[in-house]
Amino acid sequence: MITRPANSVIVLDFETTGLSPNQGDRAIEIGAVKLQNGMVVDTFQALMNPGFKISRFIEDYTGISNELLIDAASCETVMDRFADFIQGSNLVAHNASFDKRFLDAELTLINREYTGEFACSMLIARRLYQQAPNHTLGSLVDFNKIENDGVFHRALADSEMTAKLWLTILEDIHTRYFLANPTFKLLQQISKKSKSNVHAFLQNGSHR
DNA sequence: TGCCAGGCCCTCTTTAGGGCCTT
Repeated sequence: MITRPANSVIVLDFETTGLSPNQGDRAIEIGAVKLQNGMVVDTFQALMNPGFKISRFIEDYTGISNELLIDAASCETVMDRFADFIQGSNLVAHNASFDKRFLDAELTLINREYTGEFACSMLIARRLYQQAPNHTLGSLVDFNKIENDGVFHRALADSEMTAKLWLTILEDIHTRYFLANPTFKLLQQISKKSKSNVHAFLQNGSHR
């Protein structure tokens, strides 16, 4: 267990009907964990009914069936609750540009906003774990020998895995570069460095 | 019937192309 203080963030993951809200895709499940001082202090999980039948591909990919969604609350109802949950927190997701698009689209539909900033565990992992076979969430969990129950492509399970990956990233930064409490801003900066100079950036110390 | 996105990032680059990620 990691006991060293870590950034307080909410790690989130959407399951959706497809890849693009601009093409009419909607969220069907949101999962999130709130991390404080390296510990999970709260979770959020809810299925949501997008108002139309989801494809067989998405049923197979996520294990979420149309039958399961019939009795689920609407996207509007769930996302209103989720907007309350994330207020005041910075946000993390694996391939955050994807989840941010859906978060922005769903919240726009209900005239809600959020104040936090996003960081992307995938962009950071591409720089820190350059020797990993690839940078999918599942591969990074395997690569870092992160404990898991084998459930993937469900929102809460994926957000929990991403949260463990996030804590592993914080731990590795501490171990490699003696940075005990890397700030959220520093993690955002890492994701914008080139692969070749991220090591020098973290060794430099000017960001301490 | 067949196809559909978007951002990041590398390189055989920058007047571009294509792979990686997410569902």
